[in-house]
Amino acid sequence: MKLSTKGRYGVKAMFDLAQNYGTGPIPLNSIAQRQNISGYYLEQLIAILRKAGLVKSVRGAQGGYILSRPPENITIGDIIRVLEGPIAPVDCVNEEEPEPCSKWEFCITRSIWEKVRDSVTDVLDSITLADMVEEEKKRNVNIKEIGTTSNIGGVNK
Amino acid sequence: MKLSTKGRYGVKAMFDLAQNYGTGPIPLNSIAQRQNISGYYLEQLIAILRKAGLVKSVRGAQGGYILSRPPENITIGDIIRVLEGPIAPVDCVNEEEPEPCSKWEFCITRSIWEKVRDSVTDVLDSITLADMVEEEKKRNVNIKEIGTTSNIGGVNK
DNA sequence: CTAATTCCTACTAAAATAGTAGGATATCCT
DNA sequence: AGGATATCCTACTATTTTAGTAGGAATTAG
Repeated sequence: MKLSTKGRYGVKAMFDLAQNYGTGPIPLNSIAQRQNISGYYLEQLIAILRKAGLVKSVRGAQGGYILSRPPENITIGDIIRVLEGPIAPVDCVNEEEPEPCSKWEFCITRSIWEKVRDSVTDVLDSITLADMVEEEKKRNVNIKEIGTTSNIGGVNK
Repeated sequence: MKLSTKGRYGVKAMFDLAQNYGTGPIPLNSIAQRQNISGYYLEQLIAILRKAGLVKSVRGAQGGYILSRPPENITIGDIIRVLEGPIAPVDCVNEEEPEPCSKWEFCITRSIWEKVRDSVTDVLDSITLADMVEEEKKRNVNIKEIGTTSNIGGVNK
């Protein structure tokens, strides 16, 4: 039940693009640095996002990547589906083309996996990149107010 | 975001034991046959479940496995945690010992994974083996009432 | 004693994961 | 025009995980 780095890095990269939305194309290496991801690896991930139509690319100097829709129109579910495939704890409840097993309609475990799938998609489809940017802004305000004390007891490895 | 066969098979096997609860020890090979799982492989999985205290074993002839608690006291979450490890889409929101990353408290993606984790655990912890047995009984009644026509349009590979 | 059954350990093929790497191509800027 | 900055595309690789297979020792009912 783990997400791979594809999904994790993908969401981080898309969030980075959302934060910089409106300021022209963002070069991949700057994203990779800010988000602490291997540039080579991120290249492959963003290629998937581009082919799926979630980001647009601008080639050449001063080029980079741009969200192809405004942040409020891209959900975390959109990103995860593209990078990790259809959301489903097991293949027989795959959103797109559920893979039939023997005794399909008699399997009780199946109904459980459907419930899990639905609860996950509910969460992922309800959060947009704009929501994340908004929350991040709020958080920064709080940190300024509270100051450095906010890190008391915090982890800083 | 997929479950491995460990979790899937484990739930099936535990459900099988729940259906046969009260009728003495159930030999592993009969479970494997009914649930269509490799016996050799299931042996390893049930060893994990036994060490975790979810099933008891009876060795020797006429031996087998028994749920160590009544079906109403075992949830799907219990089983999944034992076989797949703590429920978490990413390690930094691990239920047991979250693995800290750099800039822990500043990561917005983290709050998303927490929401996903919570919605999954809510579902898995709310379903017991007894619930499954109950639902299965209901279903069998329906099938008897409707008869063979219930499979019209059904998959039967 | 024997058949049934759990228990324990080791082995393995195939796939997925998480990168690394190199060169071709395109475009801005001077 | 030419160099610097980028994307684009493909191939390679080490490590880990997955999903088993296998063999034999230990235990117990009948």
